[in-house]
Amino acid sequence: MTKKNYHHGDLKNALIQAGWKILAREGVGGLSLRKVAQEAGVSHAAPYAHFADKQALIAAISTDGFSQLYERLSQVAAQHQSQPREQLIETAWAYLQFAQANPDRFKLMFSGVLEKEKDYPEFVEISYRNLGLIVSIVEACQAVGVLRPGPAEAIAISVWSLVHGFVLLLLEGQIPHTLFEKTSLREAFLVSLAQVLLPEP
Amino acid sequence: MTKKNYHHGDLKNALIQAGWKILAREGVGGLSLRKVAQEAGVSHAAPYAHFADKQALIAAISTDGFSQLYERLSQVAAQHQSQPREQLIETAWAYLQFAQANPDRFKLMFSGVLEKEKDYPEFVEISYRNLGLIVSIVEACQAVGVLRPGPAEAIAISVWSLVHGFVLLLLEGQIPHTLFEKTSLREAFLVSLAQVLLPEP
DNA sequence: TGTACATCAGTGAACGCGCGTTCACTGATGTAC
DNA sequence: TGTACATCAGTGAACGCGCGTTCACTGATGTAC
Repeated sequence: MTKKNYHHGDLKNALIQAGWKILAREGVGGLSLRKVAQEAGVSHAAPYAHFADKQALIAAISTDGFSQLYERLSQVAAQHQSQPREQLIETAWAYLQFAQANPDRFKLMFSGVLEKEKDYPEFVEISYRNLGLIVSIVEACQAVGVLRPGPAEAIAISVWSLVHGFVLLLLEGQIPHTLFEKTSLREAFLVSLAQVLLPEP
Repeated sequence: MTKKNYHHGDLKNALIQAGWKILAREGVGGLSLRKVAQEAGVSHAAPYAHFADKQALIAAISTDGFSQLYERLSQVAAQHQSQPREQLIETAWAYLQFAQANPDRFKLMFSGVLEKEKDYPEFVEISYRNLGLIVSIVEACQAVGVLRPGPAEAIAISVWSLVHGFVLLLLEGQIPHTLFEKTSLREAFLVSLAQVLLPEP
């Protein structure tokens, strides 16, 4: 990446990266076009060469977030391919860690900041790819009796809901600290997740 | 409620009510002090007689939201006191309906718009009261074998996570519509919730 | 009952700020000859 | 290889707007006598 004076070269991606930095530093509320441009070292009108408006920038940042999530989850899933129980548990744990690593990235992706999601087909596509990954893990778990039989997609929604809800409540400080006094976060998370799993034989 | 020219009488509550209207009409992003004041029919500086700043107003609105939620949930729970399974199911369903009735009320309560929650003890208190209600329902369910035995608070978090996550994914449009083509929303929700319940004898 | 006065709640003008977006421009790059 | 020119990406000034907050004020209310 050589710095050129006038033509940036890859401003589109640089703006997305700048977006993550702002998000980590100032949160969802601090994410403005002007700050993103400044963070990328460019005038505040420059983004308009690459994005129609602020919503389009946010769509690109969100979409990139879902790609990162998919990459991470599928990587962890691949590491536990022969043991569906561990695969489910570790993927869920990776989901939690992804959210904790940059809470506002997670909030941006899931908190409706992007208003007309349907206008951004890449966003919709990657978001479905994530669900597909969860469904396939659920199917593997069903095959070995770790999850109950039944429609995989519906059960995937159930498992995802539990994990997603736990992460969100955690991020918002709604889970009382007393719960973590006796046990670690991981143990508390596993107890929650275990409610949906069938007992080991 | 007689309208007085100058002294409003109960502006504090009127502002909270105005907040709900703005939230329903324009969403979390549209919630500004000035709009709330205008909606209440009062100059934009008037709220400062009752709230230190914007955050304090938001804290009051959020707290009121948790009160409404508690009132609704405890009412539904009371209607099913002798049947823990129905009590859990119907309370969870009421939670979903509460969110759907005014999605941005729900988002305001749970999406971290309120920044320093710990500064507002009433907020913290009512939010714990809600958790307490869930814990007591979980205990009733455990007593009759509808939920697995174990630490009630941890299992309450698990159940709440599932319900909360489902509601949020639903609100954000992350649950594919195909799921609701075959079944109603209620059925899909019950299938999800059932993953955590023990089968009927 | 009537008047004087302190208290309180709401007014309206003003402040400075950061925002998204537009526009005429300009510097850099790549291509045709 | 060197020059002319079209294209493209980024600049910087300007726009109007709504925001949170402050401040000197004023109208209404309640109390003391």
